[in-house]
Amino acid sequence: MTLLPRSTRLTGASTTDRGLPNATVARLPLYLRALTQLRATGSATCSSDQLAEATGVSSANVRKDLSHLGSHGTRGVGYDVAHLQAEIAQAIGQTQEWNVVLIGAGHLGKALAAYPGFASRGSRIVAVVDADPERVGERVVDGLAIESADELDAIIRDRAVSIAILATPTHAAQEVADRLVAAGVTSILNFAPVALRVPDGVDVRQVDVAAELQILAYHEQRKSSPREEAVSG
Amino acid sequence: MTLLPRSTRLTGASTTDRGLPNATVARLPLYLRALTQLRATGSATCSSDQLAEATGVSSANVRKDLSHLGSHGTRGVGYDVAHLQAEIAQAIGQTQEWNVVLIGAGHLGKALAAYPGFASRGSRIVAVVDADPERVGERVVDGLAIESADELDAIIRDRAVSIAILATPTHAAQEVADRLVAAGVTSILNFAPVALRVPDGVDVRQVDVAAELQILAYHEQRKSSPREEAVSG
DNA sequence: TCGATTTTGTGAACGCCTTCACCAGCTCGT
DNA sequence: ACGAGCTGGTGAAGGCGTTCACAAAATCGA
Repeated sequence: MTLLPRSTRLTGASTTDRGLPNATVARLPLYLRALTQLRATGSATCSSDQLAEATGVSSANVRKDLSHLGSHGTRGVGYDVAHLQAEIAQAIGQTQEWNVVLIGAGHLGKALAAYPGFASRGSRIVAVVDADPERVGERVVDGLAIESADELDAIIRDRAVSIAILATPTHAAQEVADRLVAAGVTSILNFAPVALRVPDGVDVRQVDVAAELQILAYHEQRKSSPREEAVSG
Repeated sequence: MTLLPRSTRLTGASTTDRGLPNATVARLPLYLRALTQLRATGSATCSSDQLAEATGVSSANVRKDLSHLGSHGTRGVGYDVAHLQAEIAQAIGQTQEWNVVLIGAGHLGKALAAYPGFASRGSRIVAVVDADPERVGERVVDGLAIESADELDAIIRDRAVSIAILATPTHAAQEVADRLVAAGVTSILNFAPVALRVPDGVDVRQVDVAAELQILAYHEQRKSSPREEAVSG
């Protein structure tokens, strides 16, 4: 069995108004990835079955998702790879690059700063910020040096940042989030294991690695003892 | 005549058989975290409202979740913090420590190896493995040195590992996953942006940071132009 | 003891999402 | 030209999860 990646959640509820269903939005990046690969292999068209195979989504679900885009494939043939890629890219805002500020230059922060996968998928980290003065000035990757947290507001405003990655220690996360929101950030990807409180209109997506392992552990436990249950302690 | 579902064995449907609802399982770690904090503050009991506040889940949802545990609170009073904590810990297998192997000692792998949050939440990384001989022997954290990928099978068997964290480059992920499964791993936390194909009985949870940013970008795009839509290109 | 207050537990309703089933439209071989 | 075989589009149905609304049960004060 393969578990659905229900790990991350949007705090705001009705994000669907007049737009795409949330579940569909969460899968569009997968399709885009698959299409990029297909294009590299030279395929001009692809079927919903192929996309299903490549992404782990059912083919019926693929068709339903793509139909929401108004993206019409051709019956008997499939989807035009290049066209569909462009269409999805536009739908999720990949036609522009999004400037992202990364807060917290610990182990995780540095790893994220060095991750090459962002650039190829529409996001550019334009600043890495840390509260520790010792770290300021340190170069984390070519063209990116750690800046002081004092300059957070200026960075966000001057560099047109609307998305932030939060990789601070847990105890600092809420305070930093408040500052980010005050400075104009409206989307936060939070790695700190804490439920951020943000105003309406700000989206938070949560990545909690330890929680993911705990969820896996639950299923492991059930696998090893499929019969034992409800034993009074 | 009805065709058998030949492709896409990623049915992922009935993960609930006789157990807790999937959505509930995904929230139990949040409750556990909140309870640990509450206990630190000295609270003996807590209400579903308090848990809701701390986790970002609605209080009705909290009560429904906890009722699935059979964990009975006391009306008019709330839940016994220590008791509930123990009950959730048992439900998700936190009474034992789970041995985890980490594959891939790049930036992300090292960051994960150094993350202190695992130990306090039931998982212990017992080995870090990398395919690059140059890295073998390097110490990533106290008591943990990088080992050769050749020893993967032996590590998994000798150290009773059933959970693996996959932090390899994308192109190596599927092959490593196959080896992990062959060696007995039945749960994989995958950071590589690819849909792993695994047999039934193996759980995969996916963490795709770039995809998370793309999802946020979608919503950002809608925020900035709430009126423009369906513009003919 | 009793009523006011708090808070849990839960059946019912609702909404979102997935899957099913099948029609429509395209290509290709003959 | 035409029938056979693919493949997308889509309404209907079903499943899962959340929210609602309220009864039941506990505490507390007088």
